[in-house]
Amino acid sequence: MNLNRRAVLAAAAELADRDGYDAVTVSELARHLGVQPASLYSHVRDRAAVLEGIHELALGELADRLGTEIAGRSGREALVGLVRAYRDFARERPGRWAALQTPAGPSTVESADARRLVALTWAVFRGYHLDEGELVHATRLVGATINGFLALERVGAFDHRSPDSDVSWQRAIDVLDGALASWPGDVTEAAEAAEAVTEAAEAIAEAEREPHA
Amino acid sequence: MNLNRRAVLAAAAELADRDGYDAVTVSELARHLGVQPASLYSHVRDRAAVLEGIHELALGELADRLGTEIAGRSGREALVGLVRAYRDFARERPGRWAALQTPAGPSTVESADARRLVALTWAVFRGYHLDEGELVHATRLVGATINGFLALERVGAFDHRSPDSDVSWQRAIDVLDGALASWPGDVTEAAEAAEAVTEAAEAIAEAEREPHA
DNA sequence: GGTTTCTGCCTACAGCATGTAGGTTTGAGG
DNA sequence: CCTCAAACCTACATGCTGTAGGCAGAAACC
Repeated sequence: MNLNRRAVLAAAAELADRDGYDAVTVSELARHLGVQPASLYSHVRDRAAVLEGIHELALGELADRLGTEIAGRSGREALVGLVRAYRDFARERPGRWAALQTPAGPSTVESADARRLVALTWAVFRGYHLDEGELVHATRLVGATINGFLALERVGAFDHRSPDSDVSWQRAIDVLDGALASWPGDVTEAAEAAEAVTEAAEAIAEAEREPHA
Repeated sequence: MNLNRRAVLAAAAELADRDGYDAVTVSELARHLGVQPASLYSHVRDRAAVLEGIHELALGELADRLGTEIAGRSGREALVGLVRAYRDFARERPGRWAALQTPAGPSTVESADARRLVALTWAVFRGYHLDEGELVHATRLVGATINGFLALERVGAFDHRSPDSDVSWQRAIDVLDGALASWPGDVTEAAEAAEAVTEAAEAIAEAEREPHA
């Protein structure tokens, strides 16, 4: 059989996606791999280590997807890509996604994949030219909304009322994009408002010039 | 001892808040109540029923809090109240909150408490005079953001970067309030935009009248 | 008042999961 | 050929879930 840590964690992730996160037990995993439960303890410390391994694996895969989705994009396009990366991942890999919802251990937090994911996320928001100090709030808001939406979809909170949640996602993206473009307490907000007023003034001046037909 | 279903579920909820949701086992519960594990099975069908019972209990308590927080309030005030109700509940009763994050059984979905919670939530959003068809998207967005924020706080996603999450909450409320006040695709949006332009035009006309000093 | 029934908790046990201790096979290297 | 280490094994201690059936006290009925 010649297992190793990587193979065990890959099997665990598959199991999580197929049968649910809670179905990831040492026994079930051993059955899947065709070995005795006790044999797995030479490759992983304990069950918690298996779950943390799935978390780390998922983090890297999510970062990969995010990277390809936002490559060459900025502003709203990038935001749409970011949302899609998360949503698709959560739907296609429910077990891995569930693993990401659990608190991460210190080693996971400091992993290269975690850093990569954070860097990619921040790249999306830099495209909106927010104040540096406001960036963190913006990322938290968007992250919270995405996570919350997926969580509520998962528990079926949206199943009992039409229309289906795709439309709501669209609205959510519109709102977030709008909020990022004119962020409260941001210097660019005042500038853009001023610009809007200028444009309006020009339009009005134009209209004044040609008397109403 | 003379236990009953209600007392068992109350003890289970306390246990969940104190020792964590996963610590709610039949054995631990029995220890707490000073009886043998098997004795509890005359009051609750199985462990899953205990967890679902916590869910129902929490739903009612959350509805109570929400009711008092939004009583006599509307618009932004009501939104702030709603957010506070959820956030305080999640912090003070982490085990009950965790129970609410699990899929609800059919009986819970149709319970009076569930209906009450939905009705109270909708009351908050009616204060923003959205299109009837857009109300559902607005509630979903706000619900998602609150849930997501609390989830990310719980797993410690905000712990590794300053400033602390209170400021981010404030920003999130600002954004949501703003979004609700000028909802995309809403009839009132066009009206308000038009009004803004009119005001701007007046201000500019005023400025033109007095030559630059 | 005595007997029956019901209630509420009990003991005993089967089944399955985690994790430890220590044994057996197999192949590489001196 | 002998040693050693890797990888998997069996056996077992412990703990949890859920079922079966027993027992004692209170309530209800005759």
